[in-house]
Amino acid sequence: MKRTHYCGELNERHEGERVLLQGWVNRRRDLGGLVFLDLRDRTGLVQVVVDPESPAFAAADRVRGEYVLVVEGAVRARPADQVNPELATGRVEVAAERIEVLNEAETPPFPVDASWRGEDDPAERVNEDLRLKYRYLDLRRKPMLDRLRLRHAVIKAIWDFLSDEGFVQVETPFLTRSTPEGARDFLVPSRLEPGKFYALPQSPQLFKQMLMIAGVDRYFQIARCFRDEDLRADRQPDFTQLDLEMSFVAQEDIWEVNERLVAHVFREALGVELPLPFPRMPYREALERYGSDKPDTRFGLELEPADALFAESDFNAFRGVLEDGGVVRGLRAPAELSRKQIAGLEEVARRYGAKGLAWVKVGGEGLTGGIAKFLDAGALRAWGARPGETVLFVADRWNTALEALGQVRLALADILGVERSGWNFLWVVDFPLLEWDSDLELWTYMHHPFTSPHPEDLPLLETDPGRVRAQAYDLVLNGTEVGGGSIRIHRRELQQKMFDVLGIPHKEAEEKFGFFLEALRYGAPPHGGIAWGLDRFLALMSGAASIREVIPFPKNQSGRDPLTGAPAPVSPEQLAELHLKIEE
RNA sequence: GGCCCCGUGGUGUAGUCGGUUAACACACCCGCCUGUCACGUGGGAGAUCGCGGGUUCGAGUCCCGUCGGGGCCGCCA
Repeated sequence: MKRTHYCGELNERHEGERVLLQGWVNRRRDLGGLVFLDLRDRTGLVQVVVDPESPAFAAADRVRGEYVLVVEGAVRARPADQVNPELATGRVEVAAERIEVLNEAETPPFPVDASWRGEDDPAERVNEDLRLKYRYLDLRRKPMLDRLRLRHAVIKAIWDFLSDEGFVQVETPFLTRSTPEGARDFLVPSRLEPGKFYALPQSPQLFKQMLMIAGVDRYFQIARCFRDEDLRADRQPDFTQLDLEMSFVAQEDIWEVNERLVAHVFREALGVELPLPFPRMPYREALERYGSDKPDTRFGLELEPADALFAESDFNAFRGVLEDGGVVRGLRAPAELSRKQIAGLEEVARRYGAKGLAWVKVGGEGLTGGIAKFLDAGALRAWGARPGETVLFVADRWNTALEALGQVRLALADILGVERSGWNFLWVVDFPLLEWDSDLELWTYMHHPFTSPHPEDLPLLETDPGRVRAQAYDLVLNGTEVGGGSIRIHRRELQQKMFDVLGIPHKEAEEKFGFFLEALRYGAPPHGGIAWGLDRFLALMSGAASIREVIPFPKNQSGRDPLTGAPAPVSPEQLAELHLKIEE
């Protein structure tokens, strides 16, 4: 006889039915003559009762937590005073007539049962490396299973929506060619060609562009990507993107499809309706108002220009910055901050490149503390400061000042306990095409070298490259970048010009991207697309603190997998076959 | 490469100013218990305090080093 029901679906409608359940023992309560077992499968728990007279009693007596059982018996209503309202199946129980132990189990190194009873889960506080080492046990916990299912629901919603919109899913290779731009590649040595290497893709970028040249027109892929860089709470060496690309489109077309896709995903997976369209905010505005190219717009505390306050002041540090072409920006904290809090915020500012954090408290009478003696109370009042506020200032180069103060803004929101709820999506648009690399002393791309400049700004490419806007955009959710894309260059001449501006010699471009430059010769259509960081997306959707919580088998911060022990040494024979020698 | 935080039974923690046998909760094992559902109750086992060195009459505690874990900066087109 096969399983007739899942544990969690039983209710009073099944009363009197004979059922066969299979699952794990979540919890065992032995009352001496009477044994209760909470049987668990992926749907939930149901209480199994074993009477001493039952033929199942001997088995129930030896059963322990996490044993795997077959339970056969009859569903019966619990007496009114024995109903457990905390349990979905709490109005019924299964009177066991037969219990078969399919497997025994050792006691897990950390508890996996609590979350299934809807209780505070002690496993949430267990050392994460231990959870990763026994991930198959960790994944038995309900919140982990819920996140696996959320991931499934989101990916299904993506497939459904994009299929209906005419997108074709295409798989691109894992073993490909190293393109030494951007992140460090993971390399795979070639056995057949000594000294040569495959690289794992950092993204399917060039393949999806070639699919556009092939005429696929609309492509998507749930694509695994690989980058050999240091890890973070929101970064793994292998991670998943939703990658998509469209032909004969402008930026707005891509935004529009993606907005509807996001809305569909939220509706299907979370039951949340998102208002469309998402706001669109130019990069410069995002920096000026929020000090970030991924602003958290769920709260105010916006930054404000404060150059005029210091242009004539005796505060030499700031006036000097202004005279050197820098800027001063201010942030009004609607509270009287303590010295300790200000010191903490200053540390944040310094970590992000500011020389310091100037501050002043606005009282009913006048200004106190910090740089009060350099400022005029009337002028500060006219600037917008209000009594009771602590005003914070940073002076530096434009982007340093804004980014540092933007980080101070986020830290301040934490200090003030600012309410941050909801789903604030927005498009950050009009990114600069290039940024100046002061170390290498040349212009470098901000997105990637295949990003199309804004047509209006093309003439600036040779005269004032820093002012050229790109047709590039990021999708931002609650202060996190969850996607980024661009309209690509589809004409070979312009692509060549980009390499020139970037200082990449023809020969080098030919070596690295020759195959792609050649593809551009054969009628490449205008095209563009986007890639979502699917793991970050899921982490935000599920309220997880790190993307490791939404990845079934992640690496720890050292890039190790405590479960498999990867990376691990290999045999000398394997090395020899690959023509590799390890340097001690 | 850099900054910060954390390593004590299986798990989570306590351990004061360096001082006797390292404490508590949960989990685990055994006994008792027929309506529990975080069952109850009685008993038991279980830690050389990540590792190495130093200071000291004496180190979980102080110092140095090292290893491991986490957060961040750099880096991540």
